[in-house]
Amino acid sequence: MAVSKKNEFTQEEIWLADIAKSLSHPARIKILKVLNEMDRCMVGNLVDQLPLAQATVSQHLKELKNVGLISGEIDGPKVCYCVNNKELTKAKTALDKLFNKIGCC
Amino acid sequence: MAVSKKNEFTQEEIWLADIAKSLSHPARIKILKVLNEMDRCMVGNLVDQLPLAQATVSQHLKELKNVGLISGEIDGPKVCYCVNNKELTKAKTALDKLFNKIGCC
DNA sequence: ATCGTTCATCGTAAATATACGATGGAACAA
DNA sequence: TTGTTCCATCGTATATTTACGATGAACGAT
Repeated sequence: MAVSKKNEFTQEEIWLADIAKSLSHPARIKILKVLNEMDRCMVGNLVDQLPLAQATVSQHLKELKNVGLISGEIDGPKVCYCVNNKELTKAKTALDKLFNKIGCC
Repeated sequence: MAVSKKNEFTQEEIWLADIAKSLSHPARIKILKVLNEMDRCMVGNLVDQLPLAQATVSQHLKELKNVGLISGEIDGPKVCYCVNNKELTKAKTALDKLFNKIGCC
């Protein structure tokens, strides 16, 4: 790729792209859905619901955590993940704004 | 990656992920903005507004066209791109639905 | 103290994405 | 025809993503 040009854009554009990137794999879409449908949200439960190995699921969780869409709490030997509503709302609002700005033609 | 597992998810999840992927680079976010701010939307205009080479801009345009968010019309030796409102609305609605479904904790 | 469970991280392989120069086709002008 | 402009595509280099097995740390139970 030679050198990435990503930081030659605005912070808002970069942030929106990062949020979109975190949603750009069906496994991560599904993880968000499952996290919300289940009472408990341990990694093992997610692994059961996904056609992926445990290591891969952990990797996807890390990406969602990095952009702040989910957070995880240590609970004994387990880790309980859940959706981070505050960041989710922020993302939704920003995407809405983008779509509204763009919409026309 | 060994073999991709993407098609072991639902069509809806795959489609949403593809839409998100098309928004996952700041250049493509900016392209959508510029397409809407300008009257004319030739590739040359976009290249002027972006810190990227013409070949790279064409590549980004192709990705947005592939998911249907924009369309291009040949206009003499030029090509005029514009946002595809119908698909944009469809994407916005689906993302809203996803965010509303997920939101809780 | 030892064992089993849970999960993050490391190492690695393969697939994709990003970026650009170069090339060539299509359309218009001279 | 010849030349010019506009843009898509090819070829290529490098970076990043995706996927997994293996390992080990942390904890609870025995």
